[in-house]
Amino acid sequence: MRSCRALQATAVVKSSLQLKLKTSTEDTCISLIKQCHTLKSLKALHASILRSLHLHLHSLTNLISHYASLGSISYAYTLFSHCNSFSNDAFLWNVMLRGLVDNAHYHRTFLLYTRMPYLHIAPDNFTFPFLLKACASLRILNLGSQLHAHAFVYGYSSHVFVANSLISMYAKCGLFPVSERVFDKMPQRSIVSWSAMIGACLQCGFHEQGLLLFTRMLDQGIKPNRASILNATACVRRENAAHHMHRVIMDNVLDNDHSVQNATMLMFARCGRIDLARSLFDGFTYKDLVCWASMIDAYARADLPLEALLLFNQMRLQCVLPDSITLLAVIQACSILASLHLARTLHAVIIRCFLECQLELDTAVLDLYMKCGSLTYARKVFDNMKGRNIISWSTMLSGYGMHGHGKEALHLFDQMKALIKPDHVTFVSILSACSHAGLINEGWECFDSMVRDFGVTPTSEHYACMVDLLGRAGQLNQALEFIEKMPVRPEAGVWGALLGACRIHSNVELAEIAAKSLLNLDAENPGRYVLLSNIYASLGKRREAYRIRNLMKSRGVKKKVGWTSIEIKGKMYTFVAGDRANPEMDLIYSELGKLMERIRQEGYIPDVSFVLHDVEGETKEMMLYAHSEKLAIVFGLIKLGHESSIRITKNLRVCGDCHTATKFISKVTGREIVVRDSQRFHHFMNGTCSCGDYW
DNA sequence: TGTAGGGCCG
Repeated sequence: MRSCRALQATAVVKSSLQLKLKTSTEDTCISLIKQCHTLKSLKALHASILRSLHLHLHSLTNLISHYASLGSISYAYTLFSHCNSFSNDAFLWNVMLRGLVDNAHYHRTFLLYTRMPYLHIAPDNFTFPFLLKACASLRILNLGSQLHAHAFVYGYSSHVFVANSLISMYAKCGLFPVSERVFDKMPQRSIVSWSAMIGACLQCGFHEQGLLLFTRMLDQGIKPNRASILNATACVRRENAAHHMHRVIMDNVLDNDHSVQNATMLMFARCGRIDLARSLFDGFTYKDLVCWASMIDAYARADLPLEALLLFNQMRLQCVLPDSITLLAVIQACSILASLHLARTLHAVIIRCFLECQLELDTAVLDLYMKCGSLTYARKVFDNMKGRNIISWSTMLSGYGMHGHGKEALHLFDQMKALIKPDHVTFVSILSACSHAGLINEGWECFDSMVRDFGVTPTSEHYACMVDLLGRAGQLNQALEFIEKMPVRPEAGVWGALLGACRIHSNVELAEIAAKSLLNLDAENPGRYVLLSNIYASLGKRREAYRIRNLMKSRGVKKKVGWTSIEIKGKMYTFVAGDRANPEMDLIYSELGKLMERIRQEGYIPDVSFVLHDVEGETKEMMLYAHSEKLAIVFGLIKLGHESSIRITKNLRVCGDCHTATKFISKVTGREIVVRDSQRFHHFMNGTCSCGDYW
């Protein structure tokens, strides 16, 4: 209840306001409107204004604008409806259009615009930017082009405000060349034009071009503003460029700006300098939610889930409440760890929060459960979702695919097709589901139906899935022929699929053909070198294997450190090869030795070709035994009850020898062992794996 | 009355 003193204070304010308004000019009235930071205070002022003086149109327009900016679009619209007949000035309409756009009422924005000609109100250079922004938000290219034509008819298409908005609109709708053309033809450019064009490069993935444009802008003596710096910073992908950009930011004294600080931090993280990102983060005197969320997300993207979760806890300890976007980053981190316990806790937090972006969160949680190995929970989330978009359907499909449940994926795909038109991602999901489950004919049928039934043109990624499918069937030459006949240029994934097939079928000739393209197209990817070198090694071509390892070294490509994690009673344990960090390591190694002996008796033969180090046979075997996968499995066997299945997660593709050994372990221990690797899930049971030895 | 920091699927 409000106290008596508070009521008195409000009365004093009100009476002074009345006095001010009585003697006020329109300018002071507008300035008073601008001082209102809450809807309540604005309404109070509005009431006072109504009592005190006749409102001029200019003040009214400001009032409408302010109501809209405080989120009260209904108040704004009511006011607008009462006064739009007094004037045929576009100003009032522009303000209302802006209010609608800013509050995401895009369709109402277009409706309002269509009423303008009937009232003989001509749009002006301010009208089009708002409408184009609405088109950009909805990605409606047709409408955007129509508005472009309208702007041309009214003589505003080259106006700097309008052209700037056209650049952004076309880029958001994916038509980069048109953005470029608008920019090139502008008779005059402002800093906003440059910023919008750099933003367009960013939007369409032309990062280098965006940076070149930024440099060109600086060379022309144009002082960068905040937006151009933000866009250019987001274009940076290399460490050198990052340091250079950091200097530009400091030279322009923008390093105290929150958005710029945040963008700088993300830039270093993207360039592989998560350490620099963290030290910037630690140095920020004020950390807002965006800043916390960005750093958490950066850790997750850098494959450092524990750091991400630790930071999330610190954030909560400082009483910063997470929003949906922060939680999405935390979900990503959790899905790397594949901790089902953590997933359930996080899910509970999300359910309690009643956050925005429910659809996105539900989809992320669904993805999380499936990556934690629980298709059951994932399906439950999917079934309980209030609405489903194409992403949620595709996620569920890929979930079935990852677990090798091809038939279920196809069944779901049938249901989906009746409700929603599949897109290119859906087809990647369903094709890879067919491939993972070995459903060759069904895969071909899906591939054929893409263009025929849905008008989706296959991209290189779809061809990669088909190469994988052919490879699984052992049709390697057909796969090569298929690649050669592709109407689009085969990207790394296509050759990668062929190389993977060559590993399974020990075909060194085709492997070399695949590798030739691959080591150029995907030269930065350590996995490609490792795979080729392993193929050579498995065929006894040690010299060739070393050559590839050396090539990798000379190109400065670093092999990713492999780790395997296992969750025991809600706690995550992570192992790396030859690990000695766990305090129970002596026990683990002794149990490992016994287990290896048991499976050898069952017929397991260590495949030492996976060890390249120049060491003697017995030591080699020891090195194989100490692989992180095996250490984690043994730890699970020691710690978990006899009934429970062993679930482990490897950050890279599972090693061939470990795959064989795990089959034997599942046989001798009678345990179900579930391995999640970077590609898919392997369910081991009674000596066989759900992947059918193809991955 | 124009641009603008973090986010779901393969």
